[in-house]
Amino acid sequence: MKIATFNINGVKARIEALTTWLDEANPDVALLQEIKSIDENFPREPFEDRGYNLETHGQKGFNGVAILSKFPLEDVSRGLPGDDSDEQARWIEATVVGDEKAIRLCCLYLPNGNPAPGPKYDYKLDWMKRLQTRAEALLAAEEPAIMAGDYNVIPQAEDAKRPEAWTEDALYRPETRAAFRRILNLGFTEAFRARTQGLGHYSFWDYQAGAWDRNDGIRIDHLLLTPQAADLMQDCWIESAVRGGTKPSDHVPVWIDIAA
DNA sequence: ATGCCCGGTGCTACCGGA
Repeated sequence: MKIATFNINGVKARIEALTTWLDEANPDVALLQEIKSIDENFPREPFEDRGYNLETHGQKGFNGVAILSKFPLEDVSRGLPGDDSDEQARWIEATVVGDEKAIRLCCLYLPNGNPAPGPKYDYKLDWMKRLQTRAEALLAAEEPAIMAGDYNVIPQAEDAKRPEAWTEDALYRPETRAAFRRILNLGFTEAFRARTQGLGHYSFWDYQAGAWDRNDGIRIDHLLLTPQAADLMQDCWIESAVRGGTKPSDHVPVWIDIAA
């Protein structure tokens, strides 16, 4: 089963690029972030026509997450637990039933947090605490589970072309990276770095200042696997060529192939 | 060079993104 996470930066603006990608790459499951649409206005037809089941969790104007799946989706849950007052649509999870295994899939859009310090950064760190609580519950279940999406976290210096430019940024501040490591260290496998080391591997390039042309990127889209999911992993890769397409998102898909 | 571009809102300029 091939699963991709992809921050699409607006579903309505990305219909053409997204459907072209689906037709060429043919993911079994796509975890989408930043749909920027309420559920009622989500353009379902292009996806349902291609055989995808579709579950959305959107809001007006910003944020929003969705799951596309050619396999059945069960037990869908919307919103990250831990704060009933949180109105931001950044979390949806469901169980995908494969031919051999069922996997719990969590699609997340972690807050940006800039400017830092400040209330937006406090919200980011609070959200990461709630994420850790959900992560602990997933581990306790001892089942295959994947938490994937736009983490808005640059884990290490090698995950940025110019790490020195990010030292004060909410994506790279020490507290951000420590919170990410605390979750990882519970026992998750970060899928991409389990297979590929070294410099120059990014998942986001700013629209400004020719960042793509200079490969001035950062790696902020991640898949975290429970041990039971890590045992099923066959491969993980970043589809960076999508960034050079027509009217692209500023992020690209990150893929996992899993025996399920 | 946190300005450079982009999407959404809703109407033309601003917010949020990263």
